[in-house]
Amino acid sequence: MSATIEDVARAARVSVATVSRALRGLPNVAPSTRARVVAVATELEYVADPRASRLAGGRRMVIGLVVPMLGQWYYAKLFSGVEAVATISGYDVLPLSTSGPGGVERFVEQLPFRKRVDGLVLADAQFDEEQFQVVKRGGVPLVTLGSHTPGVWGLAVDNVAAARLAVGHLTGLGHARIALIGGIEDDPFRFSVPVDRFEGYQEALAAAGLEHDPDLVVPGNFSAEGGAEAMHALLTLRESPTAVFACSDEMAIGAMQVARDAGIRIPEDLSVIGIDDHDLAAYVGLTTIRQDVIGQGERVAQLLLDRIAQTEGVTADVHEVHPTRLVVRRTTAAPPPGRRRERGVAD
Amino acid sequence: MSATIEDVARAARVSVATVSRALRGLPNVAPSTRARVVAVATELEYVADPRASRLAGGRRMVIGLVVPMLGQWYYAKLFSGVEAVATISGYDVLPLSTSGPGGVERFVEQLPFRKRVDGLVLADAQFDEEQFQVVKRGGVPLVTLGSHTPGVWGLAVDNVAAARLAVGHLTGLGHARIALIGGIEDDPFRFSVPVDRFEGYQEALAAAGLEHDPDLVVPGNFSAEGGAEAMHALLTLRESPTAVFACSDEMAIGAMQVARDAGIRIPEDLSVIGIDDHDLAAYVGLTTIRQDVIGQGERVAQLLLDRIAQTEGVTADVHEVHPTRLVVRRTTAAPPPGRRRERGVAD
DNA sequence: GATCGTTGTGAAAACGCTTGCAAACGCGAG
DNA sequence: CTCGCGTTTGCAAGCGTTTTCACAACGATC
Repeated sequence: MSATIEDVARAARVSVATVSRALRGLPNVAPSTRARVVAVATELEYVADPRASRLAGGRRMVIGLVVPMLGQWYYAKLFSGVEAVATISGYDVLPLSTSGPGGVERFVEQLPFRKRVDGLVLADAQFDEEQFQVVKRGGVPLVTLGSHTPGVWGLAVDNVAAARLAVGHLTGLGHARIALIGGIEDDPFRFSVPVDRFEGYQEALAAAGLEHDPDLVVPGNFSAEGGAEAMHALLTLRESPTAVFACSDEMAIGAMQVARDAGIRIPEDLSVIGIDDHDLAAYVGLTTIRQDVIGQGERVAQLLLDRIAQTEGVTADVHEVHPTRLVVRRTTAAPPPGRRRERGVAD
Repeated sequence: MSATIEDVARAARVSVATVSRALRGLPNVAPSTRARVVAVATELEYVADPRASRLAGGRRMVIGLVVPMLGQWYYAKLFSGVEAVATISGYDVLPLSTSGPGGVERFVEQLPFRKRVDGLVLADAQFDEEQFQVVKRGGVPLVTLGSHTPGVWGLAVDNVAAARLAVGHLTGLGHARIALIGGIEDDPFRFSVPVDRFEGYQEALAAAGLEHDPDLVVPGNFSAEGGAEAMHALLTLRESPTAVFACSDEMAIGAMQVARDAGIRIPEDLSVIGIDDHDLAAYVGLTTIRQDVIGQGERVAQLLLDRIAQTEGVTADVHEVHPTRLVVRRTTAAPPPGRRRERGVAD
């Protein structure tokens, strides 16, 4: 088949050890020797077999990216960010989905990353406390994205603040009946993102002196379809909302479609705001809270690589909070005249 | 660290060879022995180290997926389809992007998949004839997606037919000035998809007895942003189009936004049709030509695995054509009264 | 009762690289 | 001319599996 290190050694009249050192830029190789080896290697189109070099070298040069589901916008972007940084350092990225057959339970039972990765990025904590401990005992460095666990490095946006920003924008416009389209109905506490955003929603409501009406909070499953269903539910309410805060742009877009089909004008009759700044958000005019997903992927990958490089120096935890920012477009406006908020309680 | 095969062998009082055979379900292992080995392995939480087993076994158990750019909707979906099938068979998927630093040239020069993969999925042929030959000489089985090369297995949708379907839908509605938003302006013949769709566009025009106006054909770069720019260009035309066929939904959505901003009503003043059936297409009411991207990913992966399994049996080429289908939603309608096509030439 | 297949098992040789260790080499100092 | 020291190089021992081959044990066959 293709050339092995021995072929190169023979052709360059040196030992395989020297070839290995020369090609990897290690010190203590005479410049002339190195030049000759490199020339021969190029000639023979030699590249080291990663299976062998990783075995011998003791590292795996793979990091795992644990996500609920590949192929969704957010995770696809994340992957590409992680991949970009990992590749530069010679690492491969192994996507590990927890939504496949067996789901999270199977993942925790099998720990499919064992003997395969040097570290793990855990995106959007999908594990409960106990499961997390099991994963942690898997023995590889962990970095979390979107949640914070003491003793584990991590990175997240401040979802409470992001939601506050979104809902604050709406209350600032004068809205009083603001719906929330959130996560999965009976999620057993795992996925902190919708929880945090719900909290920010409540805080912003309170800050504006508004009551929180449980009827206005509906699950949307973080998909356009779920957003559409959620909007349907909201439209059956006796007193429908004048504004909707969706916890993702995809849900927002799903919701908008249902509203428009029902003859509701956006933003005249109904304001809609999302979170993410999806690639298409600008092109549907969606007001949203922007977060830099690719940037998060790059950063979290770098964090993990740093963490891996630390051979047990007891250092302080790293936990970064990345910024979000309001991007006003064309789906939010003041509520219709008849339904403005009577200012008073809050002021 | 964690248990090796030798630990298991010792604990089960057999040789490592027997452990290997027992755990992989090979024949010629006494049932009692196998049971004991399995029990011990479970107890010790042993799993084989893929680096070692792949080295010794002679396979790599990795397939490469060569795409222009990870993170775009189409390729993200494709990846998830490929990954799903590959995983089942124990293969990892190595994404190889040709849009990174150096682009296609660097890819062809370095052949970064050497010694790393057992086979390659080439999505949307990004190579010219010469480059393709270089890649082919890389020595691994190839399967193409979206293009067809004699002697190479492949899979594609009939892009000519898909475009004909789209444009035929528009001519059927009575449109005569139909614009095409296509690929990259000066793409050196590599990416056949826009070429084929352009051909289908022309065919459908001809079939309706319509002239082809070169001014109506603009590049859109397969992004929403490109679609927006394209629409801008179209709006400067003396006689603007009554319909737009965009070669991807993302471009269609970008174009629609620009049109609406210009006060053009869709579909009353302008019809828009895309291709893909993007996750969000339904929710922006976009009429489109649907293709099953995940399904294509699954199928092309299977094709590659089959191809890899064939140890040189000279078999016929496999080249599948996957179907597309028109999905009419709310962005296409008859052209405005004043601008209907004078029927005559075609009938 | 000797012969021949079967099965089940272990020893050891790959697989292609990295790395610790020691030997060889060169060169200026004494 | 010899010694000492730093640099360059090769040898060989891994890394953790798979796989080939030989061999023992055991019935079944003539």
